[in-house]
Amino acid sequence: MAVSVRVRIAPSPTGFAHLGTASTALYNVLFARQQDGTFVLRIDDTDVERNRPEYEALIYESLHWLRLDWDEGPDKGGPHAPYRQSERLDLYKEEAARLITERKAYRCYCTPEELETERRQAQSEKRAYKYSRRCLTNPLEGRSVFAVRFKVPGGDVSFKDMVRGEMHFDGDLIGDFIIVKSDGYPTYQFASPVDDALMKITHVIRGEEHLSNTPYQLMLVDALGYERPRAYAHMPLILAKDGSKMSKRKHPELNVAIYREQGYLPEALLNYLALLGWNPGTAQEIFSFDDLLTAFSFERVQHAGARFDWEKLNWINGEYIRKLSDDELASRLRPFLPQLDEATVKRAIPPLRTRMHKLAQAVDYLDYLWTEPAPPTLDAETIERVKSAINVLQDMPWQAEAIESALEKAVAESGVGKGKFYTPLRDVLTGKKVSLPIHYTLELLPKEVALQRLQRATNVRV
RNA sequence: GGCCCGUUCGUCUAGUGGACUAGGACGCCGGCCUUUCAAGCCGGAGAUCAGGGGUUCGAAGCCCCUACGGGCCA
Repeated sequence: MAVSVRVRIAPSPTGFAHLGTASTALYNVLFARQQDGTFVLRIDDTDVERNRPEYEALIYESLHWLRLDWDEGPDKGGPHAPYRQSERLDLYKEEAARLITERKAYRCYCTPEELETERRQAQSEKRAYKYSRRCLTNPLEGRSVFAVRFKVPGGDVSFKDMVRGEMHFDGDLIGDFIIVKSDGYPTYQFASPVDDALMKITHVIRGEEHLSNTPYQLMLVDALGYERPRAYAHMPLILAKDGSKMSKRKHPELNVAIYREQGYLPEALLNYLALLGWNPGTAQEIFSFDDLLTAFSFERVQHAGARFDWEKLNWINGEYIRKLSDDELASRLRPFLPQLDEATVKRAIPPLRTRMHKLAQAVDYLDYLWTEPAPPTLDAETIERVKSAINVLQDMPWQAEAIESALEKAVAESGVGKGKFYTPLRDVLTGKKVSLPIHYTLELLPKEVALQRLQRATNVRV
C-alpha cells in the first residue's frame, strides 16, 4: 500500500508575504489535493536577526486570502509538532551531536578570516574551493568557538525531479559545509532536510533556487539514516519584467497584500500564477481551482524562469470580474466603497462591471458620488443645453432608461450630437473626462443632487 | 571561481525529427459598435526558434562548442 503523500512549504517570516511563497503554496496544494495527501505549513524562523512574529501572521493572512489552506501548521498543530523551526532547536542539536559521535560531522574552530584566506588561496591557484578539512585532520587546541561541519561523503548524488527528470550531481565537488553555526543555530541546509524527514515529507516542491541545494540535503538525509523524499519538483522562478530577479525594494508585486488592496480577486491571481511557468497544452487560459486540479501536472511545468506581467494579470482579473454575479461583485466591491450604501453599489454594477480590471478602479468611476466636483466654466451655448437637460429631467422618474430616452429627446432638439451634448454634462456632474454612461452617472446620484449640480453650472458664465 | 538550470513574437507560451508558409493568449495597431471610457465582435503587424558547427533524406526539437541570463556553494 502506498504511503500517503505529504508536502510542505517552509516560508521564512522576514517581511511581507512573498509572491513566491504563494506560487509555491499553490503547486503544493494542487499536488496534495490531487494525491489526496497532506499539506504542511512549517515556519522557517531560525534567522533570529530577521524573523518577526508579526510577519508570520502576514503569511497566514495571505494564504488564507488565496484559500490555500494547510492541514498541519504552527496554528493548527498536527502529529509532527512543533511546526516552527525555532521551537525545534533541541532536535537539530541532537541530530548534529549524533552525526559527530558517528564521525559524520565534526567541530570546526576556524575563524571567518582563516576561511577567507583559504578561499583566496584556492582562487589564486585557480582551484575550485573546498574546505581544507583542517579541523578534521589536524584539530586546533585551545579554541572554544566552533561551528559544526558535515563530512561530505562525496560520490554521485541522484534524485528524481518531477519537472526536470533524473538529476545527477557530483558530490566530490562539494566541500564540507556547516550545519550548525557558531551561535548554535542550524543552517537552512541542515534544518530543512531534518524536518522534511521527521515530518515524513514525501515530495519536496519548491523554487528552482533550491535545485543545487538538493545534493547537500540528500547526503545529509543519507548520513542521518532517514528515508529520502520520493521526489522533488523545482519550480521556475518568477522574474521581474526585465528578466532580473525581483527585489523587495524595487518590486511591489512581490508583496501578496497589494493584490488584495488593489482589488485583484484571489482566484484570478491563482489562475495567473498557475500560468506563470505551467501550461495545459490547450488554448484554455481561464482556470478555476477545480480546473487546475484536473489539468495540472509537473510534466508540463516550464524549466525557465517566467517574467511577471501586469497586463496579463489585469486581463485575467477583468475576466473574473465580468463573470461574477451581481451580488457577488457587490459584496467584493464593498470594502473599496465604504462611502456608499449597499443599494447604490448594487445599482452601479451593471455599467461598472465591464470597466474594471481591478476592483479599486470602481473608486475612480464612483467617487463623484461623495465628492463634489468643482463647477466648470461654460459658454452661453452650452449653458442653454444644460438648461434643456434640466428641463427634461425635472419631472422624470429617476431611473436610467427613462433618463436616457429623455436626454435623447433633448439632444435631438438641441441640434448637436450626443458627444457635444453629453460631454459638458459629464464634466458638470463628475468633473472628469471619463465616467459611466451619462444616464447611469445621473441615476446613481440622488435626483436633487444631480439637478443641483446642473443648476449650479448654469450660473457660472464665461 | 566551481557546479547546476535555462534561452521560440514585447510578455506568457504551443511544439517530444516530416502535418511549421512556426500555432494560441496578453499587449500593440486598425475597423465595427458607441455620449466618454470599457466590454464585445472582426481584421492586422509581430519570432531568420540565442549564435555557430555537426548528425539526418529532413532539425525549433538530437549531439558538440560559444554567447547571454539565472541559481547555488563559498
